[in-house]
Amino acid sequence: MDKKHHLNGDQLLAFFEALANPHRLKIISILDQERKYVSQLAREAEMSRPLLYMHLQKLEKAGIVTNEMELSHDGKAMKYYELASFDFRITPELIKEAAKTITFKKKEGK
Amino acid sequence: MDKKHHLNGDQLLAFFEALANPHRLKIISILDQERKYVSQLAREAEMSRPLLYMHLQKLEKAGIVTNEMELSHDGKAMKYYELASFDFRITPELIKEAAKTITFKKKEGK
DNA sequence: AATACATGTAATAAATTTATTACACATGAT
DNA sequence: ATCATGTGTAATAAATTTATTACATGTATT
Repeated sequence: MDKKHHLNGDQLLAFFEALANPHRLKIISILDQERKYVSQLAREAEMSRPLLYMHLQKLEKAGIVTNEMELSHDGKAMKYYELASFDFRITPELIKEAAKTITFKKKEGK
Repeated sequence: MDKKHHLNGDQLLAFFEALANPHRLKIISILDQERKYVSQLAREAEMSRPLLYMHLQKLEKAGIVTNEMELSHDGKAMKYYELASFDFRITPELIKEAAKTITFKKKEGK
């Protein structure tokens, strides 16, 4: 996810939507240091797991985080989330270009 | 509005919130060409004026557009909106920095 | 005076997002 | 067996955002 791969309109929109929430920005800032498993992240971000899941899914669909399941030393299933690297320049030109390929659809396939 | 003036958390959040809507991205792409007055913009963006006002206010609060009132040659009041220039690099580091100054508040003072 | 534009906003409805509650299951330690 | 920890999700409620409807005002033209 870097600026060579230019996003289409819907992808850019998903990116902005994912960033348009204070809790998700906080999640990003926590994950910037190191990957975390869900329960751990829930504690640090001070929110319930169900709510955290919802936020993580938005971030994931936008390509901002990824996850991998692992087994801990004692056999527990651990779901780790980590930050994807990204670096976008947001300019009017970028938005104008992306706007061409936005599909105005009702929200369900999200 | 350029990257030398680093935004605080709330400002960055307002920026993302303003961009997290397909109609507002379209408005931006229309204004990128030249300034428009409200009724004109409403026709081009294919939306009602009341709705357009709502979108414009979000964009304005985020510093993405500005407006100026003028009198047309025939004496009508015309409210023109134009795009502010902006150029931000969105990276995990930027978000991490901004997250420090986000105030988690209920939405009313918007 | 009626028509055609323009601005502006209040009240309401509809849709979406955000948040909570209550569950389910599994493993390891006490 | 019970507790503490982990995962996962369905159902619901609350809050916010988005959209519509119905108005108000004003100027210039027909």
